[in-house]
Amino acid sequence: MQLPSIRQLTFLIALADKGSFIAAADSVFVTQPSLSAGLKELETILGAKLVERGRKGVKFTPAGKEALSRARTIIAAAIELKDGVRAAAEPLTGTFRLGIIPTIAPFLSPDAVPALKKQYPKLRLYLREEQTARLIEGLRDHELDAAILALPYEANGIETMPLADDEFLFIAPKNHELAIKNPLKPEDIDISNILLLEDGHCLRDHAIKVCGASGLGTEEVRATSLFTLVQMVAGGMGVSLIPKLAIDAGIGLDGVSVRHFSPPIIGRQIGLAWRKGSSRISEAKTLANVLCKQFDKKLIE
Amino acid sequence: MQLPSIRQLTFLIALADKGSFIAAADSVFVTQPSLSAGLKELETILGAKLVERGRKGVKFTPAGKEALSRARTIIAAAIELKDGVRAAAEPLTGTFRLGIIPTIAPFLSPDAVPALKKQYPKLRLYLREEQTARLIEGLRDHELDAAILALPYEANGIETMPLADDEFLFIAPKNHELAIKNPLKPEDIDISNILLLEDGHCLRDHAIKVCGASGLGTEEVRATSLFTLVQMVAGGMGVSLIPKLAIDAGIGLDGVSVRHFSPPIIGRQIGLAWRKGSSRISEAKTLANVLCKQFDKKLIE
DNA sequence: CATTTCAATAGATTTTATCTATATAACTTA
DNA sequence: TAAGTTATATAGATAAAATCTATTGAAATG
Repeated sequence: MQLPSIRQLTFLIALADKGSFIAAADSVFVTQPSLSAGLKELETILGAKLVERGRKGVKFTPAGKEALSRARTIIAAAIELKDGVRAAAEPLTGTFRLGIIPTIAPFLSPDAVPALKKQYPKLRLYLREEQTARLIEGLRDHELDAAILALPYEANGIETMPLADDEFLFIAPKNHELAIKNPLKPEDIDISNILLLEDGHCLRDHAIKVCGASGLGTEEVRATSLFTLVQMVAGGMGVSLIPKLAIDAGIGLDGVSVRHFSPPIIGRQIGLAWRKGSSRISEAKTLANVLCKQFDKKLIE
Repeated sequence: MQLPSIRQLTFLIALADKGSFIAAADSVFVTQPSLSAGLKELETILGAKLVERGRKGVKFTPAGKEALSRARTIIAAAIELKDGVRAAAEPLTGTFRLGIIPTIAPFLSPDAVPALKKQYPKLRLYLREEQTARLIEGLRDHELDAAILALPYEANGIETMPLADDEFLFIAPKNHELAIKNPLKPEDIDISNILLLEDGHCLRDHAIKVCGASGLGTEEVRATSLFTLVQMVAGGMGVSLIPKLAIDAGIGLDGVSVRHFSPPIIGRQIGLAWRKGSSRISEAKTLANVLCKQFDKKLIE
């Protein structure tokens, strides 16, 4: 069976993007008759008229729109194939762009990045610290090769795998009543007294979920990072949750009491995310393995 | 940027499938030197060695495996493009293969098929009545273009959309104690007395879920269809659930009492499923719309 | 109604793909 | 170990295709 060629599909896409044969021909560096012939051939192969050649721009038929949409995914796949082969041929060389959420990045990178550099000397690791939504955007726009964030995260075209579990601990000002209560349950926390990160941090959402979703309307102060959050707690402004990862990484805990909650353990799952079909999936997973060990060093003391 | 050609990718796939240059060349109807040259060109374009030419068969490098896997999806997509264009050019002509689960098929087809035939005279609708698992297989193997089944159904590479809701009604022998109880709740049903379809029917699983999952070990009799199920109930062997769809379609109800459960309404959602990337998605959705109206005629009396 | 604009066509030319024939390399076997 | 066998690579010729230039045709514009 005669299949359309990659070249013909690029012609079709160029035509759709430019709106005219001449402009499209220019954009793919051929003459107009070449492009005309290529598209005619494509229509013959597919057995259907794809574009109506009107005087004011071309108009795609339903068949043409169908072909166009599928052509775009095929061309994208062909590009990914090429990139994927390069990545498979010499894995973990060149630039790898990794996004990390702000409640993990400061506590992970100092240890993990040198470890990676050591293991993969040719790797140029570029890190971007942003909130989950931005990271997903970055993956979609091919600006990131992978991202580290909190699971579960469901999104179209994004795939994930778990890396490690991160327990939430309770922090309060020294001498706070809950600093000695036993057993300590998330429900014990006075909701009006809890300090949270500003909007957009997934850790904020986790904390809200853990402490009961409702009735949390009136907080006026929100921290911009876990560092300031701890300082605010130390300053007596309230209590909060903090991931064990941050503590193990040595976040300053002067002036606060830190306590585990009574079982069951509450926490978040840290995971790796990548764009489906990405050319660097296997590299991402290799990196994930190294990072995973890095986590374990911290999380299992 | 120079992309690999469709032809080169078919060469690579043929080589993987046949294991030698000569056999692969045969299978794509070119001579061995042509295939050799094509693959060499592909390796140049991708900038990596894809296969090790050993004496006993060829061996794919990691880069080659990466390329191969992606090449297969690209070729599959190219075929789907071609089919999709044909379908878009003259929708709902030719053969359309639709699978339907057994607890829907008998009650839907008599009305729906003539309606579809009338609306799309050129359509040759081929129907296959099988349980959900088989239908999904059929979709995956390209033996079916779409399927009607009960949602939710999650499966890799399968997409769905809802068509209609189908209420479950209670049936019991005439004069059964539950035939007059008010209000009537699913929990009221004596679990040891309930009749179910044989294994594999999703309706069986739905019924089990509705009446409480546990403690349902000892049923000895299982019906092979809703028709026999009703007859067994009429024969005093027990009680059961039956979808409203079947009743509206005129399943014989002599000798049984039929009752709605007290709110909330329990039931199943009927939906359409298709293979992701299928060339006939839009046709399937068009069909679904017609079928949906067909459902509505029945379900909203 | 001439002019402009854009796509289609014709014919020449270049490039690419494929073929036949042969060389080369790695293993087998006598 | 030398001849035979099998599999891929290479060379050169040939066929097929893609592309180019030049031109035509058709629709819109002033």
